[in-house]
Amino acid sequence: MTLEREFYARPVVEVARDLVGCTLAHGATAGVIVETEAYHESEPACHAFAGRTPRARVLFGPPGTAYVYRSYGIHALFNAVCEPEGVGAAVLIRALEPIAALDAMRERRGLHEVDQLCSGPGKLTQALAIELEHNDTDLVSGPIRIDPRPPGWEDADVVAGTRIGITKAPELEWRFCATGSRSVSRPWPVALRDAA
DNA sequence: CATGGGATTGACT
DNA sequence: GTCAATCCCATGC
Repeated sequence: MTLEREFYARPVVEVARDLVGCTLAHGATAGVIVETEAYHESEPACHAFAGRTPRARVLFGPPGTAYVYRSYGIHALFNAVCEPEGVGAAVLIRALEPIAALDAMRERRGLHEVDQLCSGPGKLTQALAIELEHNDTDLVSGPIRIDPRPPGWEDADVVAGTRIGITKAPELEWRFCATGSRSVSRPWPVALRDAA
């Protein structure tokens, strides 16, 4: 049932859009992916832009691998490596809608409100206990798993917008969100605000 | 080896 | 709206 390696070995922008509505799970905790962003070696916001540095090495490896790095010295951010091996690219998972083991998420986050458990890239790694040690683990056979859209999410609509929190290449519309989800991190894309 | 910045979050004015 | 926390790593000397 888990997504296979071929799913990730495609253009990273396509994978980012297709991952919305799929589920991300680690241990007992799981959620539906409602927000993603694509990063590719050809544009300067991507860590692979500088080439095969020690940090970016994983991005050039086999598709379907986890890339986890520390942001602002505090948060672990989770990505899925994409494109064929040799091309540096990954999809950042920015938000989930929690569906399993919510009490474990609440304990790790120190919060009760469901909409705040995984509504940001640093929040969801804390809620799912994803840390730097999971960098370079396999998404096809490893501890972190991504599965296809579950019942009720087959027809979810996806809207595109510009990426968040970056200073380079801010004009690319490589951010994808599920319409109608309350777990998307702010600010919402223009298309989502109009729909609401 | 020293330095500077960042794909964020939470607390505060 | 502003701002600090905190650490890995890319870069430059």
